[in-house]
Amino acid sequence: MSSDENNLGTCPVDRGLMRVGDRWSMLVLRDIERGLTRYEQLRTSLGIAPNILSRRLSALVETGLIEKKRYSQRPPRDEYLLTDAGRDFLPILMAIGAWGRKYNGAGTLSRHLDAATGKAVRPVVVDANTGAPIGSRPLHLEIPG
Amino acid sequence: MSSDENNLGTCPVDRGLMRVGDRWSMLVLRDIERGLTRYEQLRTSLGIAPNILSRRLSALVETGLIEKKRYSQRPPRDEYLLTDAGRDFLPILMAIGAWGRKYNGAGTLSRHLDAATGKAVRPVVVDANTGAPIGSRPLHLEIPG
DNA sequence: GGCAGTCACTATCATTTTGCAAGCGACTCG
DNA sequence: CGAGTCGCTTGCAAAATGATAGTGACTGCC
Repeated sequence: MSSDENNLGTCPVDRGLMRVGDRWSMLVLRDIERGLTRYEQLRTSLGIAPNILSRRLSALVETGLIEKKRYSQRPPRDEYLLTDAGRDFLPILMAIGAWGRKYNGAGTLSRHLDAATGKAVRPVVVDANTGAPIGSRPLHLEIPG
Repeated sequence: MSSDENNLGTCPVDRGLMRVGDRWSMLVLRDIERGLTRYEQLRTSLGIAPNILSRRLSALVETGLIEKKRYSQRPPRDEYLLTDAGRDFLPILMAIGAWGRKYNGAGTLSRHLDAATGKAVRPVVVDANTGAPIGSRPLHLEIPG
């Protein structure tokens, strides 16, 4: 693990990846956002083994990205919903999607359209201070002493 | 795997994660951006086992995110540099970092400062069309038929 | 020239994680 | 009652990961 108390422990990227740093977790979040909130829906959509899905879901619940909510008593049925933390992660998935489209996007892919304008969303990471895309201005890394 | 020919194959997120969908790959990219471009630097910084690092590096080279470049003949020394694809992924790491800081950011963490203004960068994912943060406007998912 | 030391790995093996397949309990519907 | 669905769990095989040791190419220093 890199979660020692060295300089890596001070890296926010590391902190983020501690909670969602695997493929399945991210794909689960993506699918929940799509409206696939139930176990069986997720399993068939992802093509994931049931034990793995169970484990991922409990891990995501435990780390507070999703929550399990009973929406029917009889029959007992639960659905998995995004928490604030989970919802906040979605833009990152969009950014990953934009990157995947650019560099691994052969064929037709699904995309998000702005509901108002109907235009395809083009996710870009910018600095909220300047509005400039990350990478367009020189940065400096500050490491706490 | 979820890379079947169903609707998931059309998902750009999936496409992106196929190439960098694991913790170590992302941390390697982060470290290379920090200037840790040599094998030994990466190994000690990450605290990763050498065989694992080798495999990750070759995988990243193979998928075109980094390239191995000889910078000294005698002694023979290589460094790993980001390709365009790799550099394009960095903003996503910044966004993950911002998320990690927000939801798992106890203690003091490293951060990026804008070299010109000196202010801490605040990465946000926006729609390049509208400039609005993703999540602030209703979207609609379009899946190719 | 010989020897310690660094760098960039590879090889071997234990441990952990992932994945497949089968099964199970609760319930509904006919 | 019997078949079917949903949401899992259990067992076991396969694959990935990780710890440790070792190796080859070279440098730099007596």
